[in-house]
Amino acid sequence: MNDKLLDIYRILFDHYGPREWWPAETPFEVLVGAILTQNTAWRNVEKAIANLKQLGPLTPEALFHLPEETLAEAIRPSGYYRRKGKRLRNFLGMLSDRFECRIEALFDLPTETLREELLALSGIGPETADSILLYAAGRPVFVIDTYTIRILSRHELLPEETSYAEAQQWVTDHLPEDVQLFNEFHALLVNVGKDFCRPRPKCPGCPLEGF
DNA sequence: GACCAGGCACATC
DNA sequence: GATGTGCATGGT
Repeated sequence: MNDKLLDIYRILFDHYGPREWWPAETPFEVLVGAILTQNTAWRNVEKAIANLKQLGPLTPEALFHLPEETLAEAIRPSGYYRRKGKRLRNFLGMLSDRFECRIEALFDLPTETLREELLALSGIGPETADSILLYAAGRPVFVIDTYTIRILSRHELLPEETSYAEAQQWVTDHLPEDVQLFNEFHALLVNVGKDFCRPRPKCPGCPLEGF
């Protein structure tokens, strides 16, 4: 256990309270959101998901049968819409071919296997896979993102250039394995990151700017 | 108008 | 293996 890491968790939880992540009605909606939110503000994803729901029930079957162009147009507000459309269809193809479009069947796989299956898909990297594992499948997997590394490095717990896998290993080694803790902690880090931990500190008017 | 957002794949060296 | 680039909309 690392006291400092747990202290950070407690401070953030006391400040923000429970985040109630992931905001979605079903595990499949979590999965769709996880792909759509890649490098994208959540509010834009909300519009995309609302558009999808407008077209019909948000189920793997329904989405799978949508024409590519219709799907892309619906998710347009979430950005990178052509790529993300392909990524969704790519996932849906796998789910259809091998799991009869049943997300529960896919989620029957053990955690490590499931993670590998997700990572094998083009368009699903480590953060998206782990978000799906934690927030859709309820597995005790800690999700790392740019905010996590930025915050932990600025608090001198990790070097700035720490990789995803290294950060995940370190955090996992220093926390009790607990789905609810992992769920809340990642959400809190994103929240405080959005509010305060910008990529570059702004120093308006600094005479040393550009030196 | 610049900067940023709940990343990822691919090209190139 | 590291580093750079394209993808795209929308808010501050």
